[in-house]
Amino acid sequence: MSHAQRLRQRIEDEIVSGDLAPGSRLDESQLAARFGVSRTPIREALLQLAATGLVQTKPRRGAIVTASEPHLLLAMFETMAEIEAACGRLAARRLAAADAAALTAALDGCRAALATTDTEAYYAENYVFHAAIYRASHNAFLADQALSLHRRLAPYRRLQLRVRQRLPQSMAEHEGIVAALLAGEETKAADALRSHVLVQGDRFTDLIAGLRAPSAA
Amino acid sequence: MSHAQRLRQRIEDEIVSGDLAPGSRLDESQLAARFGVSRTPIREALLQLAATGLVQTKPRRGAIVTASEPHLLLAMFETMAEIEAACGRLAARRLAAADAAALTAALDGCRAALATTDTEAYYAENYVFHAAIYRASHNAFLADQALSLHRRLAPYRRLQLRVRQRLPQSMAEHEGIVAALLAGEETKAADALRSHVLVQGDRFTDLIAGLRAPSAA
DNA sequence: CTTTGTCAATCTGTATGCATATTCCCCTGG
DNA sequence: CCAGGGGAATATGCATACAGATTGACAAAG
Repeated sequence: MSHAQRLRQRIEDEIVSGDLAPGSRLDESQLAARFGVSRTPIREALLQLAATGLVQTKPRRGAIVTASEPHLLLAMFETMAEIEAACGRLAARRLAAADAAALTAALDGCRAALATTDTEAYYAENYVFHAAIYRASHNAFLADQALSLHRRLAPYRRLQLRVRQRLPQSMAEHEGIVAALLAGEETKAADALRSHVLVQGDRFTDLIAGLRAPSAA
Repeated sequence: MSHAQRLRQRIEDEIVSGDLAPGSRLDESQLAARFGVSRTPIREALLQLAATGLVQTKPRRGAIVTASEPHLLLAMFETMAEIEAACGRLAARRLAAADAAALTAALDGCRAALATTDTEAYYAENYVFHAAIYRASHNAFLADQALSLHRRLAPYRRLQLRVRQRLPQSMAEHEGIVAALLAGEETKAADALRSHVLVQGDRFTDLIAGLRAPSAA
């Protein structure tokens, strides 16, 4: 793999993990010095990230980590909900034995993480769970789109850690989703997934709005 | 706007319009000479196109216009169907007067184009019609995703020109979709849009498969 | 004291140069 | 006549150089 691709992954990871917060300036020379390469591969990495929406570039004014407005964030979560619902619909129709096994395993992982009350661990397992659903759709393109959007929303997921009592509810919803998938109930699975993601979106946008308003005042 | 951005649009247009066929090699030096710039902005344009999936790059082996396998093409159309269904669901719920006007106007445009039996004109109006639905979802992000995927599938839409008797059927489906949207029937609108796009996907993949098999033999 | 204009420093965008990997062709051997 | 290997040509990927734009500060005027 080329330097540019490696750098793209590393920078993307730093954004997704929250090391680079939304709104951060991404100075090309600075990044080049930090990674020990010239500006060229850095530029190429940033351009690719810009194409996926993770960073924004203004002409002659460099790149920043995309800081989405609350209303756009809500739109992104709504889109995520619809895409996940679509994955659920297709997964319920096409579920293979291997998919069922992966889903129940992921569910067990969530349950175990919930028991430890380790929030970070739960979100790691949550990622595995949702990725399993994407894969179970047996539509590689849709699964890619879902994963990509999931990653793009990741910087804001960290904020959810502050919401109380969301985890047990999330777990219960997961159980319902898996039950519908295993039963092959397309509509039920789709609806359950849609509302599962939508409620997250609502909480997030509430949080964001609440965080922004005071700082603006 | 920078050279790279202009070039990205121009190259994208040439791909979408079919001037650059799927599978075509995109030689950096050649493109640089053709557009009268150095290789750098060409590279940046190609990288951005690669990030959106319109072109594919292999390390040290340059870029080609993405030539999707039939099964991936089917997956893309299936995804398009689900995304359009989601747009329809939201549009039916949120339809404003301006949206309704835009939809009926687009419908009239399709009808007029159909009457002239000008296939290209119909597809232009078809684009306007679908874009109106995307916008009516009142979700800017989802609408962007839909438009982006629509463009990505455009190179293959041209092939549909060969399918007979698709236009009148498409028109009838459009009428049904608008009726459901105006009536605010979410599920009906979503289902109508999903099958409207899915049948296109089926036809396309049939075509592709039919075109590929003889050439491979 | 505030505001505006100018200048300097800095950073982006593009061009060019160079090293290396790949590919294609030709030559040699069987 | 065909297959395999080696070398040259070519194209990519990265580094460096340069021009133009933006930003920030500082000074001067109101």
